[in-house]
Amino acid sequence: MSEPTSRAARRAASAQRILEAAQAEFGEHGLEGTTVRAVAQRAGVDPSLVIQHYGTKSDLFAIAVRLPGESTGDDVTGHLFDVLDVRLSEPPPETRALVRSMLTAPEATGAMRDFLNERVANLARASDRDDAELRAALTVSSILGLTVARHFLKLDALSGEIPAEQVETVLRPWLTAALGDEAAEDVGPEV
Amino acid sequence: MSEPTSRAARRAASAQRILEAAQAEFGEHGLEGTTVRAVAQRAGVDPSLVIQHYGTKSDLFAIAVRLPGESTGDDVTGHLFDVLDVRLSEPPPETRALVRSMLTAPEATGAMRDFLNERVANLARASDRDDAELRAALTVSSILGLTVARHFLKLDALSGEIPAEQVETVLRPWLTAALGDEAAEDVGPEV
DNA sequence: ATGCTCGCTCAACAGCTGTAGAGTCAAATT
DNA sequence: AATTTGACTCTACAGCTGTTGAGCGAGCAT
Repeated sequence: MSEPTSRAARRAASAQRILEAAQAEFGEHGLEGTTVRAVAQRAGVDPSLVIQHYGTKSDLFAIAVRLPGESTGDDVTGHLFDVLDVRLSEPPPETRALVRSMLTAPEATGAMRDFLNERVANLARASDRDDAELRAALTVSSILGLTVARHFLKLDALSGEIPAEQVETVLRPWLTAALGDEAAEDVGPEV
Repeated sequence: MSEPTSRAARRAASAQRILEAAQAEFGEHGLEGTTVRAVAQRAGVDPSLVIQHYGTKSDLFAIAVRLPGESTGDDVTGHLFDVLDVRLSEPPPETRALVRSMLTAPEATGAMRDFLNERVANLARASDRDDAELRAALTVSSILGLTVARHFLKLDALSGEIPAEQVETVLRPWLTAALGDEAAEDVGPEV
């Protein structure tokens, strides 16, 4: 069932398996901690094939985290940061890969900064307070911290056992408060 | 002025220079991104001397971030997380080194988790709400996110230009709110 | 059936890594 | 003054890294 015999199809399937393996490895060990050989092995493939497909390890990383990719609306862009529609579920592989490397890989740091800056700007635009930008930044950075603490550091108090609903009922009004109360209703589910 | 001629003194001075170089390098590039040779060069010393002094690269890291070190009261323990007395100044070298590696180096991840778990527990103890632990965790993770966003990602809205006081006046009441209002007065500057 | 195409593996490389051991030379001890 | 100590550097090595180029063998066109 899993053997498309067309040549092009098999090649595409290989590329896909490699990409998924890369996302998983990057998500677990970061850019520097991930080895081309490890990606290849996980994909059941020769290391050099990885290079032949994606050029360079850092090219592969850029693709794996969809680095310069414009926002489709619910890609990386849409997940971690549906700001007031905070998702507490496990982040998708690209997001994991990006967040995992954001403190050590310059390209990931830059991408994360750009992305968060944009989110802050969007969020600030919904309010007309003069400290709107600062408040938006606090909101966004809180969500970042929550994501890191829950899904990467796995703090006890935020771990899997805790139902997402409980977290949300506490979190949501608190985050809305961060924006200044009068902005609370202006911000719909689509931020 | 900077040449103590005693043998033991010179050795101690070397060790200190190496340690500081290590903290700086770890703080900039993380555990994996830092090379023993780079530390040595920064300290103006031969690479093997680094090993002779501190054993292994990962031993050096543990010492540089004061890994198992009991809390002196305002070490790593005291800085990043004076929870309601949030410091917005540049974190000290050990803290930078620890935070920088927390997503990629397992030992740093574990240390960070332990440390944050303890902080959450302490903070939760100050309240008697039944969701106290959850609220404490949200507070702590927010501060983590703020630190990362400001000092590591350098978000525009949180960058150096913004006076710390302004951030604090917005941040502090918001964080106290996270703990549930009635806990607000219970928590003094010493958490 | 034959020749070409091309997705893939094999083998190899140069560079960098952490780390060990021998050697060196000034300070301490006698 | 002669000897010992020990802080330091030099040299080296084995392992792993990303990446390349040659070769193989199965799918394709003829």
